[in-house]
Amino acid sequence: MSNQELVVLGQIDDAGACCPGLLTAPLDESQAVELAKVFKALGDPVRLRLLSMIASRAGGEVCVCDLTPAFELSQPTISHHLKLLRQAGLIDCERRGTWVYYWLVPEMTDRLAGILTRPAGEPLPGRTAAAGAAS
Amino acid sequence: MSNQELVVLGQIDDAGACCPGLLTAPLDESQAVELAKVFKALGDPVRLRLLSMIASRAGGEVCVCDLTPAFELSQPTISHHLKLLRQAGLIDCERRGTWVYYWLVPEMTDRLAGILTRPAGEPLPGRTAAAGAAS
DNA sequence: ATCTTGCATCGACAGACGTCAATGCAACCG
DNA sequence: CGGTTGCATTGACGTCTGTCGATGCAAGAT
Repeated sequence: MSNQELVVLGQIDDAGACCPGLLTAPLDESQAVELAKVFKALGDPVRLRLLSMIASRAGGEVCVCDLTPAFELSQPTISHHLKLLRQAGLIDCERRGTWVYYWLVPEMTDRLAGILTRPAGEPLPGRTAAAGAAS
Repeated sequence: MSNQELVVLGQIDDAGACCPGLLTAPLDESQAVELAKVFKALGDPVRLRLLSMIASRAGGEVCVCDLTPAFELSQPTISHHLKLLRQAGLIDCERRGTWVYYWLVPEMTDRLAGILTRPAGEPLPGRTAAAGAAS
């Protein structure tokens, strides 16, 4: 139950400060396809709230039974969203007795943050707002 | 043409190191809805490649006429994806003569990176992989 | 003015997505 | 053993999304 996430963005464990960058070089198609799966998983309000509830939990783990009642959605729907987050590699889970616990996979959010971070010091000459009324 | 992005995540200009965090506190519903719009815009391979082509361009600007031939898609489809990226506040554009130029809005990617970054030093007690086989 | 080029918008359509009720399955309880 | 609880899976349904061809519109060229 814990080891069938998609293999996304290369192996998760191959670095920490790496990553093509998205903002520094044109993504090739296969990279874009893999990255899009993760961002798509984040592209739903329910999944974002689930992720933030899991990630911000003191102790690092949340039981599904604590997540479901926080939404006005059916239990299968919550289960479905959790599955998508897990397939994206953003969370993982484990059954303990009657209950199933979910936790964040911080390597994945770290990687996303890195991908969205432009190299410090780079001028990035494009107007940073305030321009645009030049015509 | 340059000022109709969605107002997302509060105003773009209200800080830089701020942001609720997503990983530190449970997102409320309205925050989640707004954030999801941006991640949804990133949840497509074509849009990711467009964004990276725009962001990594020396000079900071790209003409649509340079973007369209890079894909095996019709011109209206590329135009549609650019519109979604713009509505998400990730890029902006301006017409100059015959051509339309797009550029990155770095404030938005910065903000996303911040939202996905967990506060340094936080233990984040959840297993960071390597656990999970404890049962 | 007319033609041509660059890009956006429109209308249509197949496939993907979010949701639910029903069902299945695993684990504890009696 | 049968009953109950917690969660996942299935199948169905309406909506949203990605794509296209056709069309519209703005701006330069002739």
